[in-house]
Amino acid sequence: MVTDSAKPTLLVVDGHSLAYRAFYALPVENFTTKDGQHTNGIYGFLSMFVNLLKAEKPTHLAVAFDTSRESFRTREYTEYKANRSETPAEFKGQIPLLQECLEAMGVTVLTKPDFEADDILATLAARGSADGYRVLVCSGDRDTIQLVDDDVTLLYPSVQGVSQLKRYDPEAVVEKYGLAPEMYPDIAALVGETSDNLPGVPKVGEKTAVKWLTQFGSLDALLDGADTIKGVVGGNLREHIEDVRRNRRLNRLLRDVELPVGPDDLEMRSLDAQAVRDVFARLEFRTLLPRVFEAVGAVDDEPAEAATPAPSPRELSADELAAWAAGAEGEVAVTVTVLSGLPDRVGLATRTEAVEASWSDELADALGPWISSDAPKVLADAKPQIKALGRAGLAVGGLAFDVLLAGWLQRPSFPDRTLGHLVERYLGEKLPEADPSQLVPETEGATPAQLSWYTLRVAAGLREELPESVLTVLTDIELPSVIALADMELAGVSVSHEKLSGFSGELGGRAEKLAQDAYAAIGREVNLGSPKQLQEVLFEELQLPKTRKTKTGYTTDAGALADLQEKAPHPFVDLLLQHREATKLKQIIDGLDAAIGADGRVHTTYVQTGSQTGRLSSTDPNLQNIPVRTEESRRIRAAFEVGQGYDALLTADYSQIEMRIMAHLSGDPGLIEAFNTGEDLHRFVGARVFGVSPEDVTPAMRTKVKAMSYGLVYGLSAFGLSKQLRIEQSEAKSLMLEYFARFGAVRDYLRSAVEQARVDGYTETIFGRRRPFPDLTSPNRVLRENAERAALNAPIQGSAADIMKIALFRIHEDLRGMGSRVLLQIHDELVIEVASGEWDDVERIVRERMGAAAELTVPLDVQVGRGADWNEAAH
DNA sequence: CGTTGTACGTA
DNA sequence: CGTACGTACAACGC
Repeated sequence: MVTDSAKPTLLVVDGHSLAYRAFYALPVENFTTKDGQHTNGIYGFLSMFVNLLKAEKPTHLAVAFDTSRESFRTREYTEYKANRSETPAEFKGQIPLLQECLEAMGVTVLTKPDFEADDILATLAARGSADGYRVLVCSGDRDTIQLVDDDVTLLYPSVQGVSQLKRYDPEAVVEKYGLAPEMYPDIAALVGETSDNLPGVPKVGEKTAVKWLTQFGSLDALLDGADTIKGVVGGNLREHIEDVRRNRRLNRLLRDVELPVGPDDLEMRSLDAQAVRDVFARLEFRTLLPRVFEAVGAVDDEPAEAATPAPSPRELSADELAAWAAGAEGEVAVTVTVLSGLPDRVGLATRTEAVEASWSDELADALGPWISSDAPKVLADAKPQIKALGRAGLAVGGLAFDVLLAGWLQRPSFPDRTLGHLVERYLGEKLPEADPSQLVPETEGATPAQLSWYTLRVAAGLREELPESVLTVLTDIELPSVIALADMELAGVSVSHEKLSGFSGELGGRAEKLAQDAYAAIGREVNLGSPKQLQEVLFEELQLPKTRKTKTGYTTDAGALADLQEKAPHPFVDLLLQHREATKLKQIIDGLDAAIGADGRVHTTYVQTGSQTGRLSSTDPNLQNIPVRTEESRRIRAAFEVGQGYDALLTADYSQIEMRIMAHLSGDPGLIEAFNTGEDLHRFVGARVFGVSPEDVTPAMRTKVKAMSYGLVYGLSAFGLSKQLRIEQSEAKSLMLEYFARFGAVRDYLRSAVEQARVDGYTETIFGRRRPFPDLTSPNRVLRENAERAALNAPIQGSAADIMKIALFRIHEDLRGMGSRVLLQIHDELVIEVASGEWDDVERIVRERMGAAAELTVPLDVQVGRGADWNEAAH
């Protein structure tokens, strides 16, 4: 007898169903090419497919696809699969590309009009086992269970996704369903299949179906004996006998479809290496390439870059390392590991060598000059390393590249900002990582020298891929900013614990009193911080009118509660609002207080890759959202004080920078004139829109045009404007019409900006920073319109961010050698700690650098304030 | 204990 | 049905 292992193995795959699962399993934002082509289905399928090839080593191979939604089944029963929503265009478009990949890999792709992919699978499986093959069927459709027999094994994706395939041989099917594989369609016919829109017998599930079939021996016997079954289910069965027969007809896979090929024709062909490289390059697949070559046992004769193993790092003494660095040619990658804020080990690498040493005072002395020199250095996440070196007394010069910043500029929406990810993406290799869960890890992590070596190679890949304009943003804006941000984080800002704790106690007392009053108003205690409990009180017990819906009920947010106060006043609502305000403020204060370090200062971390537009974000704590709007909240800002040994805080902010950028980008003559006359912007615009002279613009008119102007930057609609201003939609509409009648170029610009982004697939700031927008062509209206608003905002917000960064690092450079230092950046505002006797110089530098950070068609206006604390300085 | 949803602070 | 963020808390699911 022929053993299984001696048999040739035929693998047949349902390409459609598996790619479809991958499409939903993988986040599209991670799988979109720079042209906006979605690739998640292709990637997921191929990834699973190469694993399958590697594990099963088939000798013969085919992948089948459906040709369309229509088949002989839909003709027999028009409702078949009629409940399925339209196949997303983003998925459909991936199928031809996937087929192209498979053809390039030497895999036979089969389709047959009027039949489903599973019928092709069934036919090949039947012929294969007849011809003496061991057959593997891989499909995401449960109906293929009927194909399983001693020669045919089904590989079925588990719920976790396509990466995990469960094996069904006859024993596994019996174990799972209690019946032999050939009887599975009988179960399915009785139970029904919602995904195919085939209703079964009501109240009959798998358990009952199996019981009946075991009892009667076959479906026909069961249907003949339906009269003998008692109870409601028996009645149901008798009423639905025709449905069951229909289901059984439809779920039978055809094993005699006429095909142009038989199993013997499906021998694996050798892949077309160049074709695979070409199509993968188009799809921007990197890691997949070596995996494909490996899986089919081919050799990539033209490897993009030989996957050299990391060189074993040479351990050097302090002097040797310094000498090595000084003698190194070209760029050197640097990795400083940090322990308790200080350098621990240093690893350096060129393309051919990797060396490292432990940190010591000797090393600091020996390496210091090279570190601060202009010798070009490449890092991965430079800022924390620069900070550690800074604490050790070393300044860093020659920062030439940071792979994490470059990766962010290349793809700002991608969440994974690690070297490991870049190594996979650009080198197709795996960064050796120690398992942090193990005390004694089984695998060694990469040493600092090896990390540097990877960093350097990743940098080369990124440089190749980054468009010129984006490289300029990296070099001319982001990298110089790193140095400034590192110093700002090290400096921190002095915050008064005394002021905060006093205020916190005050607010705590007030909140407690408000809570008690609120409980008294409704006669019971509730958790005022629980939206769920509040909903019970407001809408059930107090029977107040329902507010806007949320996923979990009705909103209790401040806006809705204010509406409620007008429509149906209740003392509880007002107390709740006041309580919210007091607790929110207290919470901010306590958080801030807890963040005060031993030096009496708060050190935030700026996340340079923290936004998709180019802005910074601030964490631990976030110092970019310290309250300012109310009188009370400004007491928090008053706790941010000038530090010991300094004279004053200086605040400098850009006034209306986004509207100025709008004027610049749109070239609107009216808006440009507004900024050049020096008249208050909203007064000027109000005068034009309402056809009055500037002095006759009422506060109400000013509020309206101000909301409109800012709304434009965010893609506001008439609906949103009416809501914000609490005016009729018709009035909002006519306001917009009037506005655009006077400032038409603004509308033209906004329209063309979105249109251009649709064509290019991305937006660009004045300085060339890009943000991709694949969803602008989505057939899904919600997705598309969200993308349109974001695309309209991105160049404006992004250009403002660029301008502020340029001003920031230039000011930081100008202050070198002086005592004064930049402390905070809040998007359009800087806070600077001014040393004794330096006020005039600092003010001059700040005004000059901020004013000249960009050459726009309108001036950049800078407001400067001075004070002993942040609140004072803001005026 | 980690994730999700709501609410709210800033530009 | 207005962009971009981070944080706190409650509730839920494991």
